[in-house]
Amino acid sequence: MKLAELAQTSGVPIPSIKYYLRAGLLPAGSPRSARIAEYGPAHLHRLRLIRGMVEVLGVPLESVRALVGVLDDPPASPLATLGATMSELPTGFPEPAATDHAAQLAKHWLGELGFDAVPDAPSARRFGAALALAEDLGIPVDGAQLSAYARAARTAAGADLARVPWGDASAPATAVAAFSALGTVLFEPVLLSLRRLAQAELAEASAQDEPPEI
Amino acid sequence: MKLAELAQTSGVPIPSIKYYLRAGLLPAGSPRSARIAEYGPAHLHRLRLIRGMVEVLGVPLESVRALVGVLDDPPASPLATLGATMSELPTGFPEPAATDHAAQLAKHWLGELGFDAVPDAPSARRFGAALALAEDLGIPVDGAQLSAYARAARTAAGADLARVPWGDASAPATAVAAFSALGTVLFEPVLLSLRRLAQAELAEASAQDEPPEI
DNA sequence: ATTTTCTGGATAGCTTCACTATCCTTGACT
DNA sequence: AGTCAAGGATAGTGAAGCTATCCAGAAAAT
Repeated sequence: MKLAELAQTSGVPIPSIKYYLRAGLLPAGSPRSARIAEYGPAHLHRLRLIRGMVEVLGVPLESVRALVGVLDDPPASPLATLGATMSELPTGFPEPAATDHAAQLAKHWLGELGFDAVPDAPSARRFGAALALAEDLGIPVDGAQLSAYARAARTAAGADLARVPWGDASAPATAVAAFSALGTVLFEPVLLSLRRLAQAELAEASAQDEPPEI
Repeated sequence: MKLAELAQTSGVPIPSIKYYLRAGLLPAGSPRSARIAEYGPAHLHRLRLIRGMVEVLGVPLESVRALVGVLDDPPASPLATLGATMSELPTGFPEPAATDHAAQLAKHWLGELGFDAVPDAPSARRFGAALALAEDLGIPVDGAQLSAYARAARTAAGADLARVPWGDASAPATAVAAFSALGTVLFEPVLLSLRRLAQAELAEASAQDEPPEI
């Protein structure tokens, strides 16, 4: 497949593809001859990944680069991968500035919720930053709510890990790593939109239970 | 409080405050005299809100404007608020382009998961878009995983609604609406970071159970 | 064999977002 | 009276993410 065909079939304009090439998001094609490179299905897949991450998840290209770095060259052990690469994974949220108060909040509540072995992951920082902001804006942290969140998070995480084919000999460790990294980021909007839908559902239900006086 | 003092105490530079004023994110101060405006604690709070939404949640100012619109002039019924304003609420994710396939996926799975009364909310569109992307990238939808997500989402949503002081006569309906709108967006990163932490936790646990052959 | 097409590389331009800086007039405190 | 500062208008900045143009030269078409 030549560049023009890649652009054709992927629907991504040529200049954009060149841009991704320059930015190191898309590997160069294998040179079929001195001046023409050959692109394969892997390039198509990668293009779909880039566009999808940007358009659906809103992650900056910088973060996509980190993700494809993990996909191209994943740690050998799938077990290590989840933990080790979690920090490289894009979130769509900006990297929060670490304040003392946020760190302290995170430490306290993570302990309370039973997340012991988690030292200083970016996720913990984001957790602290969000709690600090909520507090700042007059929505103080509530233990009952947080433990419900922890339960929900563990439910979701359990389902995530259940899908990973850990011991599958047919799947190389790198593929497993890619699978889990991708699943982690791709299902974030799924969980969030379901939460909003569930809120609407419950609000409606409680409206039925207790009709507002007219 | 004069502009300079507002800038001083909030830590936001004067030009930025002027920018927010121009953009309609911050209401004008009450004119203390012809050329000097008086800013109050509400302005400080609003500034904290703006900066927090941008810095912690990464929402574009455009979306913050939608949110403050809801806060400034919320629907009277707190019940109606959640449902009606959910569509105005920022997400940090871009508005997904609605494809047929995504819509169909959303319809099918929402039905499967028992979300019946939900027609065409933005959340449903995002849900569909995310599923379509995952499928496209080789992570097909898995019913068991999705129903775990639905359970998790309902758990979190239940905790959200439990905190809302529905019938509290001391809290005006507008304050209740503001509270729920803010809670909805502020706790999104909390849930997400807990999921990642729970993944790491579970991965570690399964590593202990079944040590990799060395 | 010659013409046309297209490639990869380089460079420059564009658009949006979120500020940031400058200028100016006019009113306020001292 | 004189300096200071508010507020409005306008323009400039910088990053992100493209998009457009130009070019030398190899490949394909005729």
